[in-house]
Amino acid sequence: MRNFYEQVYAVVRRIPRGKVTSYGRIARMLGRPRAARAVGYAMNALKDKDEAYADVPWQRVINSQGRISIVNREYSANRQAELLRAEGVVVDENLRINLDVYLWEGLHWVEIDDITGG
DNA sequence: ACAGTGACAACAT
DNA sequence: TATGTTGCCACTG
Repeated sequence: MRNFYEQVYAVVRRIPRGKVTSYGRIARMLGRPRAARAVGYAMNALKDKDEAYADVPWQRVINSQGRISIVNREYSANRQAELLRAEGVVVDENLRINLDVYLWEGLHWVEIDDITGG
């Protein structure tokens, strides 16, 4: 459903500054454990959105291995690394992030229900 | 309706 | 570790 993107954005907006999560974890939070690729696609679609989506902290979404996925795009991997460092996240020269330190715990079911509509 | 497209993830080398 | 393969799914034209 088209609404899936909106649900993804709602979750991403809840990721606190200085924390990160993965595409797959967001998919699981929304009850679609195998929709990780679609989450990545939703992030990519942000570049075509208006200023109403400027508050979505896309830089806080990385892959399950704790690495920045994007390369050579409008929202470049380097820009993602800079934004994360600006909020205190240590990103090494290989674009790796220590999930033991920076992984976001995620939302509780009540908050998920609020996003998915019940 | 349908095939193509990824900012994924799990698993196998 | 680092690649390569395979399964996935929402969205698009």
